[in-house]
Amino acid sequence: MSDTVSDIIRDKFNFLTRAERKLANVLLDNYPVSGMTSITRLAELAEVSTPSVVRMAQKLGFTGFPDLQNALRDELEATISNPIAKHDRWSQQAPDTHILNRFADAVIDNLRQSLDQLPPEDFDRVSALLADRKRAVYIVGGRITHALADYLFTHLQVLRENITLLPANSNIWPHHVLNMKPGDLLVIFDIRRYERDLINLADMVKEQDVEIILFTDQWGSPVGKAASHRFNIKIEAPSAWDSSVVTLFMLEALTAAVETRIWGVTKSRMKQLEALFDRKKLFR
Amino acid sequence: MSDTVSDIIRDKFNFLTRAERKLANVLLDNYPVSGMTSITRLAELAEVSTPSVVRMAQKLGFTGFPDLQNALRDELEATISNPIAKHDRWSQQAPDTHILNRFADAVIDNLRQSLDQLPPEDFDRVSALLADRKRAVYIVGGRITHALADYLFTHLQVLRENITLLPANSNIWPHHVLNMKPGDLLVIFDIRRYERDLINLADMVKEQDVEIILFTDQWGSPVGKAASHRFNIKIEAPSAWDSSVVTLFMLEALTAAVETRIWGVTKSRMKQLEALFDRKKLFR
DNA sequence: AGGACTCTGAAACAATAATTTCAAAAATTG
DNA sequence: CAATTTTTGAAATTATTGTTTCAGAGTCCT
Repeated sequence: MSDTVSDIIRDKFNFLTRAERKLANVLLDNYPVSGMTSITRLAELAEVSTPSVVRMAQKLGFTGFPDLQNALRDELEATISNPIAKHDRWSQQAPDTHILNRFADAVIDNLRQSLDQLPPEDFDRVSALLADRKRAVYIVGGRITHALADYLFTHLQVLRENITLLPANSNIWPHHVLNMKPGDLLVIFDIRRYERDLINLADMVKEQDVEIILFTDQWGSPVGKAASHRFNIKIEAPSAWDSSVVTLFMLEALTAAVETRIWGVTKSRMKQLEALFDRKKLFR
Repeated sequence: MSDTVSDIIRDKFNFLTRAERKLANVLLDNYPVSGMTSITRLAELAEVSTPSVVRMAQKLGFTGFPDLQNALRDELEATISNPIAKHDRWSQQAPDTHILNRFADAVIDNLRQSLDQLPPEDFDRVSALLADRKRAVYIVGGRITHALADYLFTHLQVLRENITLLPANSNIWPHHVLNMKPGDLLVIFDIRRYERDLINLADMVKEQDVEIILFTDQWGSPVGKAASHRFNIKIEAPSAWDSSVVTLFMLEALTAAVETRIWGVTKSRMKQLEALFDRKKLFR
């Protein structure tokens, strides 16, 4: 028998144009109810014109919009009359024992618990510190978390000046410590299999009145003693490794918070950056 | 909110006329989908005239048939919609307008939609490819996604041999391309502000029969044309940047899947790695 | 940078849906 | 059983939806 409308959309998604993709997203978003309005309202919802809706319907193999809508209604009828609770699964096509669904469950649980444990004032205080442009910011990660440090660095660097990513090789760290001034910030990532080098570094900079912001797991790295701000993140996953998803979530949320605090600066920096990229393009 | 349409109908059933009762029965029969057609077809279905439908809608307290139909659609939406999407607050202590809660909503929505669009067979096929130790794996990212590439590299490298992370500098890429054999895998990260270098690279390796696995956003990088496997990930966030959280989720889930496929190999590699770390400790 | 191509939405048009009118059919009543 | 009231649907009318056309915007390619 034939595919569902959502199957068809996904199938042909890559052949759809920009306006059609907007539409596809709206249709799939609250599927299939979002397709049950008039063509006019659907077009408005997707911010495209009604002709685009018609064209898309035809591209998907229907004679017109009403035809597509009928197909949706028929599917809906079949779904509704079938009492299986489809929505307790993340990926509806996969069994709930599939790794995708198990992982999603774990991550959501991690997120919920991590947020529950985090007083928003702490979060706000850290975002305020990072937004204070008088303080230089240093970032350092461990073996696994280095990628996270890198990610934070790349983003903060656009937001404001004076951001430094310490290299993976701990031999060079003292050179950077030399530069740090009182009031500067050191963001440390240290997640289980805590690394001795990081503790040494933390102790060292603490003596220079550098404030430490620590990202660690629910058990807490020993660096915590030296840190003035700490994010304890739940990192459990159905895998031999820990999950960094929630940590990344925190980094992005933090970046967004800093961004709104110093939007004026950030905006002009982003513009400059765009200009520089454009010039680089011209060179080749 | 007040009563549902079906409540109202049952309430007033005794005051309905003969034609109206026919209608009521049709509406309640396949509730609420049967009410989602045009007034004409509904009238035909109930074997009454269209004016009867209008009169009934007004008798039930609606301004007309479209008004009733909207009410039905709203109910349907509330029933169908995913309970997880309705999570009111993530961080209980913060107001739901706090960036943490807004970000959490966005990320969950991204996750749900990305999973919805991903056929699990595709996922399984990719994990099987990555678990095939005869194939060398190359990984490359762009400006922002480099950290993700790095993260995947760090993890895969423990799982199996023959993993290479291409450097950020695209000048050196040809040297690596030289090494690639037919059947090898190239994992490409390319998220909006698609990078021309990556397209060139993709075209180049495609000619050598290297299979490309692409991680991109919901709009789809132009690399997609050359890719044999593609993950379209929704990346919207309440920020000037896109969110990489769901992409990282996919990487971790994929890593976990590969890990279970070749657990024998991975286990012994992890043991060896532990031993090496221990010896390194002894050196200092 | 310019030409060929594709994509898009405003506007005109066609089709259909929804409402109103009204006369006839059914039900109710004395 | 006729007079009255209520209910009903055919037909006319109005409102809205859905489709087509077409010119200009945008993109791609050399």
